[in-house]
Amino acid sequence: MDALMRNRYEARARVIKALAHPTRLALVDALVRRERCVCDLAKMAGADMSTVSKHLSLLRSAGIVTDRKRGLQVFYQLRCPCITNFF
Amino acid sequence: MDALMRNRYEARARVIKALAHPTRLALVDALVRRERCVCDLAKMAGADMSTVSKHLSLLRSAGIVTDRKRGLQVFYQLRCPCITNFF
DNA sequence: ACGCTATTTGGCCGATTGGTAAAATAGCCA
DNA sequence: TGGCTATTTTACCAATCGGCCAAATAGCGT
Repeated sequence: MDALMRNRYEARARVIKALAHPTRLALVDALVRRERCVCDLAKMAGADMSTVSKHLSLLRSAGIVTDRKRGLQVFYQLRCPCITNFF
Repeated sequence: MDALMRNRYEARARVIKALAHPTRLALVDALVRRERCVCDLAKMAGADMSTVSKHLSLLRSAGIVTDRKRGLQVFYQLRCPCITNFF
């Protein structure tokens, strides 16, 4: 396995790893139809808001979601809804 | 999110997590065409055989590969080659 | 039995992860 | 400005992960 292939596998693994958590899968599912704010997602996932916030920023740094602030709230959105074809 | 959904997300996450490593992605790729023994996979992946063996047993317990012993060697095989549609 | 090869297992260790609580940050409104 | 809400960040901790080495296990041939 050469360096090029290793880089490709590492890049893929980064994205897959970002999805490899039940809460994050639930978040992605919740975002399929429309964008949602953190506090709604936290209620939906039944988890602490700071925990959900961390999961979301992890999904963002993996390029899976984007966020946009409106007033007090931050809305997250799937960058590419085709992510669901993944399953 | 009810208990049923949580179980579904956890089950999915277990499989995804098993794939969330560059070496394991390389192993799955190497198994697409045909079964291979551990020592070939180790050479191919450029990793220690004991490390590769652990990765393979992790893939096995996630239900992604099966193994069958023939003589001194253990051959691993994709349980469902459709796993590649995943990417 | 012995020696050799292939594989798995166990121990160790440094790095990462996931969760919680508290503090910090930011925006709105009075 | 101060108070309230939404969100992120920080610190801390327990648990898991990944890699390496050595030891254990298993099968084959002599």
